[in-house]
Amino acid sequence: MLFSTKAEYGVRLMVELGRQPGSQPVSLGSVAEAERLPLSYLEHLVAKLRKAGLVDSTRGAHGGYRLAKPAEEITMDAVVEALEGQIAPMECFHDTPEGKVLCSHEADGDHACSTKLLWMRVQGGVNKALAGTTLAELVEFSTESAPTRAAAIGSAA
Amino acid sequence: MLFSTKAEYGVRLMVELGRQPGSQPVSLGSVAEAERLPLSYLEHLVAKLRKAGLVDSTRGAHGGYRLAKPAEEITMDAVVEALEGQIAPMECFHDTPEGKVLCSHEADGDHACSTKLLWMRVQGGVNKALAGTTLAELVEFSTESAPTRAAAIGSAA
DNA sequence: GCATAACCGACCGCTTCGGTAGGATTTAGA
DNA sequence: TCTAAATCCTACCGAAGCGGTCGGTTATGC
Repeated sequence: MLFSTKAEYGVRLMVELGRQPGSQPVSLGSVAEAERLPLSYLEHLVAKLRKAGLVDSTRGAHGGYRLAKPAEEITMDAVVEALEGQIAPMECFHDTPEGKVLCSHEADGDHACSTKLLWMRVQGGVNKALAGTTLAELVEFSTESAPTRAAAIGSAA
Repeated sequence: MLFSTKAEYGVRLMVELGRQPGSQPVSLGSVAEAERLPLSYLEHLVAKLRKAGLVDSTRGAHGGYRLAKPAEEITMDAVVEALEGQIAPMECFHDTPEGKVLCSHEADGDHACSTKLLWMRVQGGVNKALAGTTLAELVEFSTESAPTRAAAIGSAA
């Protein structure tokens, strides 16, 4: 599997928050019940989302979580990266702060890294899919009717 | 990381085989030495490639491995899948023999799976990158000069 | 028959995954 | 002011996979 259930659960959590109409916070317990996921495990995941600035929290009674930004402005690359850590196809890949991509094999060798072309393409494909999908799309997708749903899938592939 | 070093090592092994000019087999030991990878670990990986029909082996002295098909006909989706197992973004995804994609959450729920749209797009992106890259491209890429290399990366993203 | 090399299966230390447990802290409302 | 509700935090646990090693068996060329 490319991603673990951390991404799955976390995205479902975000969608659930995105479904709420008002701006009043929704408790993690109700999210856990709605999605039938273990509450104590969700606590770990939502902590990562909060540290990444994707959700806001209010403590105490009647507290809970809400989206830190409108759903249209939240893209899935930020969500998945917050949950799974840096997304790279291979361990030798790491982004520099300037947005470049480095392959650690290239430093110590004279000839080119034979796999770099492949992993660059994979990373490009994944990035395009994640960055091109907003939370608002998923919220809408999960509530609309089945026939219209089929058409949506290809639109950012 | 999306993939483990099994894919990395396995692809390097395939590239190394693709580099050989003639059709005489090359021993795993020489591949291990050239790529500086542990021989006994490579044995496990090449076994998967052999079972997938990607390489042929000849036993005994002066034996070794060679590509089962010309490098132009070997695409990376087959190689990576042989090494890593079925490639799906999430555990609830599994391909049917007919080529369809199933999400196991859809069977037991009335409303749609809120993450399916996202994972479909991711899988599409990864598949396109893997299936659109041939072993021959990687062999060529790893031997050609640095300036021409930069242009190649985007061509199948 | 000997060196070479593919084959095979068991094992091992380590990390991550998915999840649980127990408590500390904050806050709204009675 | 007390209490219930909720976030927050740390530690722990079994299972599985990863990366790798080892010892042995089989097949083959010289």
